[in-house]
Amino acid sequence: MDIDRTDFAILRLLMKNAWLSNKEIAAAVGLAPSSCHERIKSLRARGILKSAHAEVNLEAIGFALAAVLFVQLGKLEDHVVDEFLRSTAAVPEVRGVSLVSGRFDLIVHVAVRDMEHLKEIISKHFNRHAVVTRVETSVVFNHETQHAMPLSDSDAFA
Amino acid sequence: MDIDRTDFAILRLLMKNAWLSNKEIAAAVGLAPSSCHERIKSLRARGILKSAHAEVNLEAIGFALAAVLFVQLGKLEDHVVDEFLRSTAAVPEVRGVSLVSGRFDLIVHVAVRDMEHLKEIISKHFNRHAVVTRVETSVVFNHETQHAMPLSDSDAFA
DNA sequence: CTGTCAAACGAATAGATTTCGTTCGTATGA
DNA sequence: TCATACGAACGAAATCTATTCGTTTGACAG
Repeated sequence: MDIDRTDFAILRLLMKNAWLSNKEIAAAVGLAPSSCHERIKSLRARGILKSAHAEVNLEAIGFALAAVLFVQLGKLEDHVVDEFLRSTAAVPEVRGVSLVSGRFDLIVHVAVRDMEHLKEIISKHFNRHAVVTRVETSVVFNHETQHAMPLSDSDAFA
Repeated sequence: MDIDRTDFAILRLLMKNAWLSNKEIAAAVGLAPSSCHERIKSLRARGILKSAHAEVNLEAIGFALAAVLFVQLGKLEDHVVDEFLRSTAAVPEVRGVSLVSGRFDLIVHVAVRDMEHLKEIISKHFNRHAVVTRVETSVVFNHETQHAMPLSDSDAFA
């Protein structure tokens, strides 16, 4: 399950742009298309390269407001917490959920149309569950996701 | 800049799996490949469909620990804050940064190898900048990202 | 030196994308 | 009501790509 610098270069390219053709990737990493294809197949088979997802401009389709919810949960049984986690991740407006240690238990990122919509999500989903003891809400002014490998080029590799 | 239910279906499919072929998408939404191709080109041209990114299993390549940093900033000038934002997003281990209202100013998700690595990131990047007044750290036990449209199927559309 | 193994190569085939001329259906205005 | 204009979908042709597979290369161990 080790990765050499060629694999790494392929992953870096695909994280930046999953719509690159095999031919383009091959040229960029200095391999024949067939060899590059084998590499990518192997990365997928080994579970290193998992999937690809299109990024949609949510603001352009009416989801103009983003928020982060800091949720505290009561000391309930595991399966109750797990169930709430699953149901939270299934809320369409929820973009991501993290179960964390510390002051809060859940960090939830949401995309909504407006304040009214935000209020509705919080009251209908979070404040309605017994497991939730408190929700703090922050408006997101600016968000940036990094679609790159968590290693700089200069870091040694294989 | 409006979206009908066919566009919506295309976006939903591509968010779930950006590696679907045009032919497959066409079949799924009930269009000829050429028509579907026109739709996708239009969505890209209108800025609704932005890009696609491969998802890499970071745990499989040694980044076994995820954390969220809650950062408070001092009341400094805008350009200082902006500069810090940009430099934070450029840290390889940083997966996402949100500038938010409320108790904290920055919510930063990071992927690191281990606790040692986490400590290094915090002390080398965050605690070294004058603009940072405080950092609280939470370990991420579990994270789920939703790669779906923020609307349920039942919601009315065009 | 020699045998083995994994990776890369290149050519051939199968399959997909992309373009374009045409058709269909609808909405608009005479 | 009829004619026209417009946008969307279609189907076929051409181009380009993915994918497979037999062969070659290079590294390493015996």
